[in-house]
Amino acid sequence: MAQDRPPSNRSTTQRAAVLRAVESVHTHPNAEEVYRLVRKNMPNISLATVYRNLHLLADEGKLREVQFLGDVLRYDAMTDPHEHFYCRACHRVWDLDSSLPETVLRATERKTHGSIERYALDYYGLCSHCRKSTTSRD
Amino acid sequence: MAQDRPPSNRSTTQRAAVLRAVESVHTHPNAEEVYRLVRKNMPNISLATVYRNLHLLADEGKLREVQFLGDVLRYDAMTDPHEHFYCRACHRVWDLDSSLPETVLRATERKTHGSIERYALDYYGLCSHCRKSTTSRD
DNA sequence: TCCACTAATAGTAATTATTCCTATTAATGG
DNA sequence: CCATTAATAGGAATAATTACTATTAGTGGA
Ligand SMILES: [Mn+2]
Ligand SMILES: [Mn+2]
Ligand SMILES: [Zn+2]
Ligand SMILES: [Zn+2]
Repeated sequence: MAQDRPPSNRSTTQRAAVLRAVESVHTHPNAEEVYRLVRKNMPNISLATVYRNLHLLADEGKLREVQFLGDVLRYDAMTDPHEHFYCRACHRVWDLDSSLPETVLRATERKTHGSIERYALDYYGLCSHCRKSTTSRD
Repeated sequence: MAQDRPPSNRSTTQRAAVLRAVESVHTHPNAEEVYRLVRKNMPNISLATVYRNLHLLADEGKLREVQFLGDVLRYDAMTDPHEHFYCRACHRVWDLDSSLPETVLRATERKTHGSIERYALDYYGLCSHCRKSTTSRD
């Protein structure tokens, strides 16, 4: 039974532009924001193409998907393991160095009913800017 | 300037039923699943009421919102800090004891641009059941 | 116990985010 | 340069959530 090999991904200008857009910012943009960025240079790329390529690039490991409570999927060009702080007021994201000790990861691997392929450690709160300008609530 | 106090939440049978539904399962149900559960005893509760009360109960700290990559909001009656393993194939969730050392949390608190109110540590992979029954890919 | 007030609900419409569909375009290997 | 077919543009469809509004039902006082 001949394995039908997966079609090799063609390299399109759209795909390259989507990747470059995410790499060009440190804001962890969502699909809509990537769409806006790419359209500056490629005014009639379609939104569906942006979505398709974001997923594809994430599958290939060139981008990382991140998502915070109640927010939509966002994309991160920093694929090395690291953690995030998410401000619940302005929805901005800060990168944090990896702080989860290897020992913790190993211990969880033992306890868990499955194999751990990845993890997300997300911190939530108010950023210093929003702490000044608001009276605590959202 | 007189503070107009927030209206005190009335206790409705719907709200109690929503809370009980989430407490009755360990599956971390989403709104639709809670809706199905509640309708067994309260056949014409509306979906909007379920959504509204889930949010409200989360605000009150009686429920905790959780969300995994690419999935919708789910609810957890276990409000004490703990962590999760999420199977990317069957989308089931396992509770894990808290494994993030206090020292790590403190260190992050110093590094971070804001104050940490909560965090989520989510592990992703294939559960043992799905590892047996599938040929690796989703 | 009754009532007035108004928060909460049921039912439905609207919105948002994402995926699906399909005719057309363009990357690629020969 | 072609033939093949993956990928795209544009728009329709779907899924999840929120908004709207007439009606219902908690609640605190009389
Ligand atoms: Mn990041
Ligand atoms: Mn849990
Ligand atoms: Zn902020
Ligand atoms: Zn599984």
